Amino acid sequence: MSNAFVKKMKTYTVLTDEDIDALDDACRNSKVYPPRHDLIREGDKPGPVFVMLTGWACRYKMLPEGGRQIVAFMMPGDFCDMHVAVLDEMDHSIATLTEARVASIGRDEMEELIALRPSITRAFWRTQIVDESVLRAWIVSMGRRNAIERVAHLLCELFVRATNIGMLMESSFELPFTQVTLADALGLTPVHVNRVLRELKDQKAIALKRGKLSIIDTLKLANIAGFDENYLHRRMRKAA
Amino acid sequence: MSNAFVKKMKTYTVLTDEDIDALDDACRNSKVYPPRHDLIREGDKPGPVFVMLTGWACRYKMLPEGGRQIVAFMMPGDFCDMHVAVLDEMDHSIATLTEARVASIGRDEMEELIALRPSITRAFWRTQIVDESVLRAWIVSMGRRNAIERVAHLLCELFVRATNIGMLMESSFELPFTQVTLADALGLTPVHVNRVLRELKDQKAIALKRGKLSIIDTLKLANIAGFDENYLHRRMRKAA
DNA sequence: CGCGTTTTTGAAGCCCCTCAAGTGTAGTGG
DNA sequence: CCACTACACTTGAGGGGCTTCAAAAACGCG
Repeated sequence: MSNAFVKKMKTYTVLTDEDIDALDDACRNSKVYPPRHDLIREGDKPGPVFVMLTGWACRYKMLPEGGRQIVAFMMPGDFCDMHVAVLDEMDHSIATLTEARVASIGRDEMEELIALRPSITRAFWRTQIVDESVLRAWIVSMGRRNAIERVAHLLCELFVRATNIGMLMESSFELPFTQVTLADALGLTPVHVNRVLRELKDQKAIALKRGKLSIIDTLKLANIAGFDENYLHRRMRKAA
Repeated sequence: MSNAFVKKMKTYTVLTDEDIDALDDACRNSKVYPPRHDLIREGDKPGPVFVMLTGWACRYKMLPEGGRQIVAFMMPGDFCDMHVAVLDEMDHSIATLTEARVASIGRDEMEELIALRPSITRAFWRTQIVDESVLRAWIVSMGRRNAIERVAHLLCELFVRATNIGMLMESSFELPFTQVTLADALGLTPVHVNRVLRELKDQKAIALKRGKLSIIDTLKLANIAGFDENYLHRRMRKAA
């Protein structure tokens, strides 16, 4: 029973038992953090690479006036860029959203992994490219989709990502975000997020209560979102 | 007199004469493309790495309904990700906006550069991280800034980037975008971009005509934008 | 139960969009 | 030198999607 990190890497490339052991071992140094805990803050000097093992986190930026914009969600298996260390300081913050177990991998150990294990390196590249792809998809959402499409698109994205790491139980998964959190990610107000979620529930596309999201009608949700089913799938094919 | 690519790499790291020659040589295979020419399209298999030598280009995604969202501008010195080749297909398209000279570097040659020249590798990492940082900044703009702030922020970004590669002449540089192009990047309508540009002109923050942008009042523009002067600068410090 | 947080609902208003027409500005050919 | 065309820019009027402000209801937890 390997951890979420290993599970995710396996979806990106073929790993030998030794690779798996190496990844497992790299996560030996993990810790549980409470909700709303900043792992690293904008302006800080980049430290170790963080790997999510359980729980949710997000990358975000604060605005001078006090607003917050979330720029990415992190779920089990996700980790932050390998190369941030070449920068003097972080351009954004990372915080837990729920209680979360997070592993810290030292820079040197990370570089050893990369140097010695080509399959792992390749999987790292893939995750980096996919993460970038998600950033671009968010820009498209913010720029060209209205509120209901935007919410639907985010839920589709999270649904696919949850599926990929085996978080899914009968079209449902734990999504313990407040509506304020969703609003911070979507560039909307919490009030409007509330109304849009109601609309999606009324249309019987989703059900959402007690932090558990159920996708009732996948096709309907994807249609509303204008979600390209392939956009994350395509990148899921394994490379030899 | 080195090309824009070399000039940009120099702002990221210290390069030996040999490094510079290697970069110069890598760009030997270049070609001039007309405006609105797709260099690569969403769905295509990734090919060589493109390097902008002159002119402007953009990354963009099309929506089912026909809308276009530009997700990044590329100016001389910019190039596309080193690692896209690990993907089966592009998640976005790249097109010239003006006539542009673009070099194509083969995958094998790229990997040779990376394998043999640590300084160049490091500079590549930095550009990658900075590009990602810009993506995040765009998300913040789209999510939390109104139209005038958003336009101002984009102009600030382009101003800083133009400065870094020496495109600046007395606070002015060539920015031959149509207002439709700006709208496609900002998630606004061309009509509204027009009104906002007028407002910025009326406030004597900028002047813009015949494809030439002049920043009249840097501070005023940055204030309107809520532009963090450090956000790109910080990454500009050279590493030994 | 009592308290803080989150969700829900309502009413009013503004920012930006939509639609539509008119005004440059280049480039072409007579 | 002026028609003619194509394209980009400009301006106006009206409407709608989302915000803002405010308060009540529901939830979760000691």
